Amino acid sequence: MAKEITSRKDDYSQWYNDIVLKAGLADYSAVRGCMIIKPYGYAIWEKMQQQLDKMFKDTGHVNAYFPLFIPKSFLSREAAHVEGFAKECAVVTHYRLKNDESGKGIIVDPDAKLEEELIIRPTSETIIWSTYKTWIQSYRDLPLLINQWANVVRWEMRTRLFLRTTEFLWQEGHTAHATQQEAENETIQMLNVYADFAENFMAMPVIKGVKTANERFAGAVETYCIEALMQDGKALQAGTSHFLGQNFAKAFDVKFSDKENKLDYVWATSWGVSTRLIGALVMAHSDDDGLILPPSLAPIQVVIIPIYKNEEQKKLISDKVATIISALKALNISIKYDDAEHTRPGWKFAEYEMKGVPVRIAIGARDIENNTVELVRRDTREKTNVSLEGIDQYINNLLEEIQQSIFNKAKKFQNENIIAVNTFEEFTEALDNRGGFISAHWDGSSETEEKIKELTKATIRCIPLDNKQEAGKCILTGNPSSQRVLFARAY
RNA sequence: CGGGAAGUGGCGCAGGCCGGUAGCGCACCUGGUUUGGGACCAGGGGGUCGCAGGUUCGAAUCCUGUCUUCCCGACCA
Repeated sequence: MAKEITSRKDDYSQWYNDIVLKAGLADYSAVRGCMIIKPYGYAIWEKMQQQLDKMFKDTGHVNAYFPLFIPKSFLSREAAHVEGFAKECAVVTHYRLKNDESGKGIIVDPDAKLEEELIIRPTSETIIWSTYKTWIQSYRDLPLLINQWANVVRWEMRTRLFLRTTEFLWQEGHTAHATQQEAENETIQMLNVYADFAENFMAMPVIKGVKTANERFAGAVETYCIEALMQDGKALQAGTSHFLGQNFAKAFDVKFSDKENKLDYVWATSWGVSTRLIGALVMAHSDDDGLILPPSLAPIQVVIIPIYKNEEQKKLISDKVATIISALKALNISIKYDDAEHTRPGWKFAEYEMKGVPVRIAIGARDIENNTVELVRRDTREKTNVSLEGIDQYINNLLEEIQQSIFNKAKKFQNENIIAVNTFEEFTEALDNRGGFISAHWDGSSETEEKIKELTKATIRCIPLDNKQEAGKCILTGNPSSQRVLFARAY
């Protein structure tokens, strides 16, 4: 009816947009490439934030906040960094408006030009490192382990809801360490935190790996990432953790005295995930009827829908529901009892399916008689009649089972879509016919990587961390290679 | 920035070629019957047709310009 969703198979982009819009996650905004995150979408982000923040704190990090504006000169301090971000920065040049003298509305006051333009942060390395310079003098000030929750702006040419918006919300961790080893450990630790979050909370399997030089973060020595596979066979970079070496310390002159009173530059890392994860969640699990949310991130885990013919029945049902709700709340399960009068049961069923609520309970006069409820799980649509006796524990177990089951399904999909090929023909055929991750030999040169990208639009997503060493020949050049890397077309 | 499509009540669209009182579905309001998979009947309210010019007695429709959005590419988390 009014809310048909385009089929996944017909037009994946349209299908994705439909779900994002119809599940009430976001809306287009009046500003180019920007997005309005609606309450339901934001509730998912809050669940993500809450969990990630806990994981960051458990690994010794604290939160702080740095300014949105970056003096233009800061950006030019680290050469590779400018190179990477210069072409997508929004710039503030004036600080005042005034009424146009000819009465044509409001204009930028030409007299209010800034001495030095301000960049709206595309990421905060520069402003943070200019601050760290004043905070760090001694090894006693290290390690400095700070995270910030913020918005950033990148003026991308093409945008997509959640996956690439002009402004987006994210967290960025910026740490400073006394030794290279410690900074490298931090980089890997945070990569593992992200992978843990993706797999155990988003129920989305990921591949941990390291980026090639081409795909590396601007200013990093090494970029680690988690890569996920979407249902259309394209890859999505879901999070990154960078070992920055001493690049930023040198650019911003951040030195410390060690125990022997020797001066050295500090070692740095940065790592981040963004609201893109919400897009990943949609593309990893949804079906043609809407979202499928893993219970750990679902703002509503259980929805209860009453079915009644009159006020008397409604009262009986509501009383019964009250006992279910208090039992579930005791187990920290989030519940919504939707007894709204203006929509009918069938409408509500469809609505909560679209919103991806993991478990739905329907309760009517029939159930009151039998002391049961009708229970439907969103992921498999399986419908069962469950006794009210011990229902709290039953649902608690079911939520865990759904979480696991969604992950298993995605994992199975990922496994089925990682294939090894040995020739360029097999490579292009696999790309065109099925997509997915393609494991292939590559000679290690940037030129070859570029050439393959040009020919096929596939990029090297990563060199998996647990990669086994194996002699082979590059699929393009035939040059010797010591290991396979993962290629894919990506978002 | 190149290629494609589209801007008409809150949402989705038709009308446009061939100019002549702005229409449909959903949503909304009122009353009633309904309620275990997106209810039904009756009545009702709401639109200067993206914007600006032009042609014409008359423009949603034709012409010119312009803005915006979506999709595909280059760029990217």
